[in-house]
Amino acid sequence: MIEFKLDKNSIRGPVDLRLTIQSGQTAGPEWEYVADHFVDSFDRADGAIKFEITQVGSTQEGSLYVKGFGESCHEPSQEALRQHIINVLRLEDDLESFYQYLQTLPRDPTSNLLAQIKGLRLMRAENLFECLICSLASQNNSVLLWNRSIRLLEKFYGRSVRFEDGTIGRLFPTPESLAKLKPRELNSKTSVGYRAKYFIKAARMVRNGDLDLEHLRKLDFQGARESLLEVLGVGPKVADCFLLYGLGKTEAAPVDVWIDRIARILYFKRKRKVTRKGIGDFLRETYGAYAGYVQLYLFHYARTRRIIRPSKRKSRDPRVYA
DNA sequence: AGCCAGGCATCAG
DNA sequence: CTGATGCATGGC
Repeated sequence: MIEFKLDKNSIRGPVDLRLTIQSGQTAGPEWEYVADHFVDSFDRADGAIKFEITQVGSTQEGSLYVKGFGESCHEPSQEALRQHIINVLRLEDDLESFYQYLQTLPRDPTSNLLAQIKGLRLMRAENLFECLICSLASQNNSVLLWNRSIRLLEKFYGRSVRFEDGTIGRLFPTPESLAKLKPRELNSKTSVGYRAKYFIKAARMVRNGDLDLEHLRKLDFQGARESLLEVLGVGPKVADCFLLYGLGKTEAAPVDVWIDRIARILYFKRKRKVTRKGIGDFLRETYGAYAGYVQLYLFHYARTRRIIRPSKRKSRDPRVYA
């Protein structure tokens, strides 16, 4: 077992670990919360690592306390774990300059609302295949349900790992292991519904080399996006999720039902002739490399407000109850 | 009971 | 090109 602390020297700006982990980002499933800390694990060429992470201190002056456990009785590399945490929580993103940027916007309807949310950070996947599957799983689904499905996916098809502390964990399945499945059995285990065939097809493309996720890093935003849109089940929103949470392209702004609703209210008041594509383009053109952060903050803002609720409701038959 | 969820493929016009 | 519809599942 190893332990260390990440302090001001490695965290640029505020951090709210709980807010970040529980914000429903599709980089991966939500980290498990046990006792007073979050738990996650990841795989490496030299073995899997499990870590427990706790926030110490306030959002403004927070640091992160980390414990790491290697596979069986091997101690993990502290440097590898440190880099993993910095990478997935994007601790090098300077959030203060994001908040300052918001204040410089001339009469932007969102800047004051969003700057009140502190310490919420974008996350970034290290396992691109996992991020793609999670993004596919999230479409027309709730955060609760797609997270549950991904945990079941790990339980039935992921490699089982025994860690130093004696606990057993499950890693995210490989493309090979999902490529073998048939939609029926995958759905019977994980309740992913009609998305089962999307998972399997994507897994086969990755296994066969028809879809090289690492290669997409080398392409520009539009190039990578166009390649992604050729995958069955990947539309504009799923592609943008992968570009943002997988490839870390922060100009991506996935437009889901929440962003659609909140953007109509805040930016396009009374203009009914706005499409989701229009909203995504607007966010990217307006906020540039900050579009991803604005989107994440808008998503959180909309979701945590009872006032922001579905507007278009199918008309129901009037009914008389005896 | 029905609407909804970090949408998309498909098809009609 | 735009708009409508079916889709699996389960929470609320």
